[in-house]
Amino acid sequence: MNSKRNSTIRGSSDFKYISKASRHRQEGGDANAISHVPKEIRAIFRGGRLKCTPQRLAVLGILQKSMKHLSINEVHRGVKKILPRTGLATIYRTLEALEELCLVVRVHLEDGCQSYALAPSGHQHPIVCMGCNRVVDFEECPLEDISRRLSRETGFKIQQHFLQLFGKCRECQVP
Amino acid sequence: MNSKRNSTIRGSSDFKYISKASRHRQEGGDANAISHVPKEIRAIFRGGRLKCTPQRLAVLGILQKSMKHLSINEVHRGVKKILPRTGLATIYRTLEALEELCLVVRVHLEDGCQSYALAPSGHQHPIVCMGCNRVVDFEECPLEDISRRLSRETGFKIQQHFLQLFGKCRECQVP
DNA sequence: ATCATTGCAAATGTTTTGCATTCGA
DNA sequence: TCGAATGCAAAACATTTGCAATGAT
Repeated sequence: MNSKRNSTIRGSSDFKYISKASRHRQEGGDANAISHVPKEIRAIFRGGRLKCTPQRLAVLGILQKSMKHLSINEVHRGVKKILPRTGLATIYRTLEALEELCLVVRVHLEDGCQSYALAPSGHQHPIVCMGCNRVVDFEECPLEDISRRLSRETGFKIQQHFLQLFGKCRECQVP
Repeated sequence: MNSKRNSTIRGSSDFKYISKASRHRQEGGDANAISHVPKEIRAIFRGGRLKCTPQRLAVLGILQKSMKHLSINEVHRGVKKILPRTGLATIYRTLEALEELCLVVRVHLEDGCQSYALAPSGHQHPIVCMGCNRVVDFEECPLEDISRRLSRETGFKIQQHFLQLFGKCRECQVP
């Protein structure tokens, strides 16, 4: 399982939550932007014994729609358009929860790692566009052989890796 | 230049600065721990038009001696043993300067990326021990072929990558 | 002697926490 | 209903900045 050539724009599946969004008398926002939560998502929350709240769905939705990584504050800004009374603390807690469920991942950039993106499904690695922050994933993992060999050579038991590519997407190449 | 099988403990070269360490009437510390600064180091500072100060050398020295990545505070603690009056702000500024000179690199971990380690020489990637934080580098870069291919497939012009392996070193495997 | 760098302290920014309230299950 | 999650405000922590003093060149 080393060469399944394939790359996908992250978040291409079809869950978009558009609904009532009430919690803590939230009103005034684009409150019709969370609905029909797909059963798989509910199941994932159930599995982690976490509640499926509008805030969490909103965060997920924001990240999904954007198809790029977003900073904590960008997520917050986005969520507030839907649920205006959402506090920053909730964003922190939510992101942490979603990370636990493996629904989102933290993105590591040159200048820090407080950005988040929708998690890729399966073992994938991201290519991040340095122009527009778009994230595309690829599945082929070139590290398995080398990990095995390095384990032998260095005595390390290699357990995981972190790989990310950076570049410019087609659109951003001619600005 | 793709398979030059070789892995080195980071910082194995032979510069250790042991000296007077004066600046801002620093006294009381282990002031004999910075000396004979190798000319290559001075040249690198010169090249970047940055001054070669005891604080900067101390930071470099700390990272070199430790052979593992250190948090900002660990670096600070270490530097203060030699130059007791060193402020935290200086550590921030110093690390930034050294990063600019490519003498140190920021290390990305699960829970953040505010750790620093001596920069590897040449194109290398680190293997980080999750037990003791030791860092070992390897030179073989498995990404060149795949980068080229992904460029073709995705339309991205891939310019750089970030790769880090995690595991347990021999000592930490049986704790 | 000059000017980058430092130490210090204050300002700013980021993340976490405590708790009363609310809502999902 | 009941406990997990939220909003809000305050606390804790991390980083940056301004400036006078210092020292590397």
